[in-house]
Amino acid sequence: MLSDECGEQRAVLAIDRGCCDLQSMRCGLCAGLAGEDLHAVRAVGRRYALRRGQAVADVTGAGTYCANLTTGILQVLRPEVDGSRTIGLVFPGEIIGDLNGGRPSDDAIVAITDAEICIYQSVDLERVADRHPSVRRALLGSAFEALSQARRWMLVLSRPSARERVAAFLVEMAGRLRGVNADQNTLELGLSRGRIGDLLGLSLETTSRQMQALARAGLIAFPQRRQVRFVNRGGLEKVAGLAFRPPTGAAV
Amino acid sequence: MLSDECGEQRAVLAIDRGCCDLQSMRCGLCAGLAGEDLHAVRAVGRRYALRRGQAVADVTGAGTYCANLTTGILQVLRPEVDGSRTIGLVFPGEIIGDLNGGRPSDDAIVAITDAEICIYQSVDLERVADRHPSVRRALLGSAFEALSQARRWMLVLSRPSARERVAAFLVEMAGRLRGVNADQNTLELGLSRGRIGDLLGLSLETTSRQMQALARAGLIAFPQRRQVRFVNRGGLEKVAGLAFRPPTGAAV
DNA sequence: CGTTATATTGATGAGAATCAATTGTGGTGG
DNA sequence: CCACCACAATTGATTCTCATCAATATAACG
Repeated sequence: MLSDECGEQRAVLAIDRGCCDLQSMRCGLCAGLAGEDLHAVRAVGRRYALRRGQAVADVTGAGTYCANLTTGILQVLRPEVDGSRTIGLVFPGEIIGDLNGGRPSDDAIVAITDAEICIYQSVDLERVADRHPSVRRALLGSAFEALSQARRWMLVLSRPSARERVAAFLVEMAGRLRGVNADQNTLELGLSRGRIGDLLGLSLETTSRQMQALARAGLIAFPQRRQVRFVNRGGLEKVAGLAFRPPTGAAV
Repeated sequence: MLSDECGEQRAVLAIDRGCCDLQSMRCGLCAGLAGEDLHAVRAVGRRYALRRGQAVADVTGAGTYCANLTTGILQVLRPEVDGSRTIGLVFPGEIIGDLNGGRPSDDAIVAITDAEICIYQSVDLERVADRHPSVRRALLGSAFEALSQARRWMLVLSRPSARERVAAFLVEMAGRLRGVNADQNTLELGLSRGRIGDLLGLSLETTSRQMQALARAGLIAFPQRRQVRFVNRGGLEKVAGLAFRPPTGAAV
């Protein structure tokens, strides 16, 4: 039996034919496009709403797809011998799926908050990219961005101590959610302690203890159980051991 | 004072004007190109030989560049308060640098074995990509490939125990070096135990001990200190806790 | 052959995993 | 509305792993 975070399979909500419109928030792909190019991309995409716990596969159907997260957070779940493990997160603006039709993975991608994604059939997007050079340019930009974020995650994960890893995780989350939330200092985690532990290679108890310790040290607070309020962000970054860098990616 | 791996600054060897020729091994970028497109890319690239310990910055000069590793292995070094730490590796076919002229990082990229790279000025490559759509397509493919490798690396790093991390590291190295070495079962690490520990978030002693333990278990052997011979690859993968996947990238 | 850096090995203590119990939280149905 | 239930989170006690300090061994190199 799966936990609540994986098991909820609710009705699919298609809210829009076509990707981001001009008024609404733009996804990472559309953000860099305009005019004719934007129109072409919009034409082949569909915007879907995911409810917390719903898997992306539920809305993609068969065939290779490529999607772009507009709002919310997703988690990547890898099945393992003893249940599934959270191995990654997806933040707004990031691309999931594959353009090249690489071997499909058996990872599940599940919303940990309500979310909106723009979904494209890979072949459609390929075709548009062939006719509109700036579309491929935008895709390339997204890929480089995702790459630099993945590499920043690697820094978090290679921190030696649990304290540093947890602090770095929170700093990284805060950086990625910049502008997503109204309150810049409060963060909706959505993840259970156990899932955070999965991500960081820690046990759920250690994760909890370290978060409590950071709270006792006055660096963060928990308005609710899965909410974090940053009280002393500078101090947190110091504990994390990461020299602070602007969230948009540095070179390799 | 830097260690030998960072400090050696030897003479720059430019071996070729133009990137990969038709006979020699192709870099990841050129590999997917032909005819006119290939010619255009070659025209703006230069191939350089790096000696072990030499930094890429030594050959790029000022300005944003983008490079493609042909042979050898590079390491990405991040300066920290107490010396520099190895935070990533670069394998043949992978791209380093940035196309978009993102904020430059202060990471150093240093050869850990003798290596060959094709270097492009970002502006030159941009220009070629504008005129040759398949060049941008190739770039996009490389970026996606790099992305999927970075994500596999995250799996290695999030392994909970030192034993698993070391084993996963070796499996991953073996997968990435497929076809690079003549002997498929022997791997030239190039990295010291300390550098491996940096990568994995372990101390050098623990790294050494775990490798010795794997050797005692009959899974690997050390023909030389920095060489690994895979004796029982299946067993190693089992210890690593990673279901084996083909090295070319799965979807996100 | 001596020098230097890397690797291995040992002993010890700190920190994390694990096992176990308790407390909080949200949801459901009486 | 409240009692109850299932699950998440916290907290404690213990065991085990890993980091650290320290010493020795083994290369690599001039």
